[in-house]
Amino acid sequence: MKQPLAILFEAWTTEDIMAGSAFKLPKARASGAPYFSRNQVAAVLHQVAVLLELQGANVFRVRSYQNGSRMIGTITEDLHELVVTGRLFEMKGIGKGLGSALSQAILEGTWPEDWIRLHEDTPQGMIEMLGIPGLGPKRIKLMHEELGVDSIASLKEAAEQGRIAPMKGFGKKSEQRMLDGIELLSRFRARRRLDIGLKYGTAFEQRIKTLPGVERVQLAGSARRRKETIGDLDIVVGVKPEHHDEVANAILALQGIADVKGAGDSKISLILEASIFEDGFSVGHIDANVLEAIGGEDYEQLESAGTIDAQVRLVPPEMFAFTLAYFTGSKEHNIAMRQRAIDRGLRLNEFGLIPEAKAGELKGIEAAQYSLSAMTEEEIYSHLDLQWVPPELREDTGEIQSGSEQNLPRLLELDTIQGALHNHTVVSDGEATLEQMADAAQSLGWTWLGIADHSPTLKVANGAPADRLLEQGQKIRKYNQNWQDEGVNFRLFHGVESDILAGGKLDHPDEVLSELDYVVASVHAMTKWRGRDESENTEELLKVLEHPATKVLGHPTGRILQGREGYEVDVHRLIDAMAEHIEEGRFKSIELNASPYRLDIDYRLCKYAKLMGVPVAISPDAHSIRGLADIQYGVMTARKGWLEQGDVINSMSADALAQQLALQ
DNA sequence: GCCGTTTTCGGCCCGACTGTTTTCAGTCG
Repeated sequence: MKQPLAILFEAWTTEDIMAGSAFKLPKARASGAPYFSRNQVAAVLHQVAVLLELQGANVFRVRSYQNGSRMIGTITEDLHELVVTGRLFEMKGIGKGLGSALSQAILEGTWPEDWIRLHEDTPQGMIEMLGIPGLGPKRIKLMHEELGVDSIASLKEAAEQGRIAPMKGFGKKSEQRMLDGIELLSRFRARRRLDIGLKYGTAFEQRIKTLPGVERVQLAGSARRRKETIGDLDIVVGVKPEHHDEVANAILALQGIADVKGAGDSKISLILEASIFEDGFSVGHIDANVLEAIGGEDYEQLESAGTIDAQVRLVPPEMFAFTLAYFTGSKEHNIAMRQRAIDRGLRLNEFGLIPEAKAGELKGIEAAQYSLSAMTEEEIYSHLDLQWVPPELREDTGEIQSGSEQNLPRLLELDTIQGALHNHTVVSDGEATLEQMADAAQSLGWTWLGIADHSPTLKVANGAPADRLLEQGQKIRKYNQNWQDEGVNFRLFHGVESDILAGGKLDHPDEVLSELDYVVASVHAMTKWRGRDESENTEELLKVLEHPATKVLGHPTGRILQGREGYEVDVHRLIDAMAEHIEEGRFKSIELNASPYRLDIDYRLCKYAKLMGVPVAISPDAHSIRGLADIQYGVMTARKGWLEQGDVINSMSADALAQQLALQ
């Protein structure tokens, strides 16, 4: 039997890969083997899976490519080395076909002929059509063949002319649904950011909680798993059968429901709108840089006019834990859990955990009368010989293995946070003064705070010239002295968020940098960086890491969620390089930008940083007092990335951090 | 396309819902 290699972080899903990016095969690195990075290989496998689906390929063949993509994205070892040693073929999910294709790509820089043809032959518009709700690969393929439909625009035209309905297997209703779907796609973004999703989710949860007859209620789904974006909200409600109808009706009458899409016996489908919030809807201050990427001045208006879908499941209290676990997902975690149940002669579904022998021919809810009992998720996991898995980790990236060894991490907790390094004041583009930021940090219970205002090159963010920066430093030293004299357990660190200039240079001369505690080096000239390929960008960042003053690599990929993709960069290589610097006695850390608009680095990369021993710096990147609270989204994402207290700089004491920052 | 110590062929998680059907395929989570 093949030994699965330890799984580190989740591969990209279709929705991640499809978020605005074109399907193309990356061109080989000029520098020689390995010709492609792990991310590139994982992305290509996923693209091929989607393209195969659109070609009507065998669904299990498609799944093999998807699994392959996940595997490549989740290995701990260097992909190049796996290829060279031939150990790639020992990976579960990689056989002769995928193994030799990938070896060729890595060693020779060429993709298989049929993958190239797939990319050439599939119109980009067919991939975009997958985003239309209710439309999948089979019917897209059929419409392409029969009607020549190859884009959303041509689909719209065909539907309006009534050419869809007469086709076999289609009808008037599906034609109309496609038109509605296209309309929906153009009006709303399909997913909402985590902060927005949680806002709606908790508001809705609170409203349901107060209804008479409701015994238990909990937000499930991707919001509970703290994914960076949320498709729709899943809410599980425990209610005795005799109160079912009364509760269902009360939910339908709640404030904030824009529309009811369907209401069956066990499931209610709703669309929520911003009127669900007692105090109205506001997004607060947004960094100018970010605002531009997400729609500019109109953004708040658009966001507050947006809606979010919600599915409510009403179940008897004794099924609540099973339904909660089931609808928390992820799909991949559930599949693995069900397989584990099958191995033990059990059937796991949203109704229960049922011994196969007793269930026999009975299906679904009928069989649930024979279920093992579990009032909590802990009991369900325990029935399957597993430690309870925190929802954030349920992505099938090794949590079941760890849970079976009673070896899950003790995830980072918000109340262990002592401070954060990357924050702004009025010296550049922040709204608050140094004093106000320090006060706010202390009232959060923090014992230190880092101030890193923008550097001069970043004109749009009012980047501070050297004299203004050094003046800030004098103030900081004075305050630190005062706190020390008064016995107050708080101190400020003085840094700068330096732009990264051509050739991987920092934006201040060394004599200025030597006056500071640290540099957060960040990319801002996005046009230039996005215009270059992965290896050029990576080389430049490797250079900036070599400067002894660089202590934190700021928002490492530059992505803005729902706004723009980041520039291409091989973050694994950056983390590897940081690990080497650390080994040689220097201090380097990689930022997890906690702004819910960024969440950069991605949780999938946190686990890799942890493995390589590179500390993660969770940064609210606060531009106001209120912005400091964004640390919570950073902690959520860090937890999702398997991080523990010892893996982040934010739980260090000021003294311990000062010691690290002083390393040259 | 991948997998296997009951298998190298015949499987590959499970159920709900929808719209098209007259017993089922496609899509979704």
